[in-house]
Amino acid sequence: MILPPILHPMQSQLDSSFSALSDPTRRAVIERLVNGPASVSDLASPHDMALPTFMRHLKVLEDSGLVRSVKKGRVRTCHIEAAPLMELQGWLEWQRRVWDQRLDRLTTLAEHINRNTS
Amino acid sequence: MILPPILHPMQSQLDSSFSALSDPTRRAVIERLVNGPASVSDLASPHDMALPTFMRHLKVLEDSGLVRSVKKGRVRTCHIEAAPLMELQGWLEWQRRVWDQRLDRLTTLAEHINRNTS
DNA sequence: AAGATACTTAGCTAAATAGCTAAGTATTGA
DNA sequence: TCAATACTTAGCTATTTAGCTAAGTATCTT
Repeated sequence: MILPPILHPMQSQLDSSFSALSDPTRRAVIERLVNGPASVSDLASPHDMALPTFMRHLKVLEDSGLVRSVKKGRVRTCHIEAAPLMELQGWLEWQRRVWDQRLDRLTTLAEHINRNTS
Repeated sequence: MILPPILHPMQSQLDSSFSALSDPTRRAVIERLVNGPASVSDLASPHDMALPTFMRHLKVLEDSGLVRSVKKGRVRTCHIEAAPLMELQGWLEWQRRVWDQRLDRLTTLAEHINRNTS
């Protein structure tokens, strides 16, 4: 039997991770940060929107735990936090496993029927 | 070099898939459906909300392409569509790869420095 | 010391989302 | 045929979200 990964306690962690990644601007930030840390201005520059608007996206990412940041002087440097991304992968992997297991059962069932009718 | 999976054309597919899964009710529906098809009432019964409210969640899942359904008589039967889930897995896997690759580079760099300073 | 840089805060608007109730339609079972 | 079942539609409300501008604070740089 396949059990869920960790999961039940921190339900809301998945909520906010999925939610944070549902926006293309925020996914672009993640895609950038997997290559290494970057400042707010660096992250913002490719995006055609007012800075406060962009900062809001960044805040969503930080609130979700996907991104952390430290401020030194006047520059805030952001980096990725791997754990929440791995939790997402875990959930999806769990679904795929259950799904695959079911397909296996169906295949086995079909073979049984084939044997008993042909 | 690691390239993104398909991606650029169907950006909005990722948007709506992530968005659909950001709600615990909707994730519970997916968790149920990986075990096999189910009717609307079956899916709704564990959830303490008005039926129209639940149907709305189901519509979000269908609009995102994660779930499909067919109506026969008065019963609508829902089932999972694997492709969008795999696209999500693909995106996450891509990020993980780039991230891992970067860690490798950092490790290699650290070894170089070690060799040249000790 | 003054100006430029890099955020940060405050506050507004429009649109989307999640929830509800009430009432309607189409099938099925008695 | 009539009642129950299984959705379905319509319409309302409250909250959240994404976007903006304007103005503020804290650090550099010269």
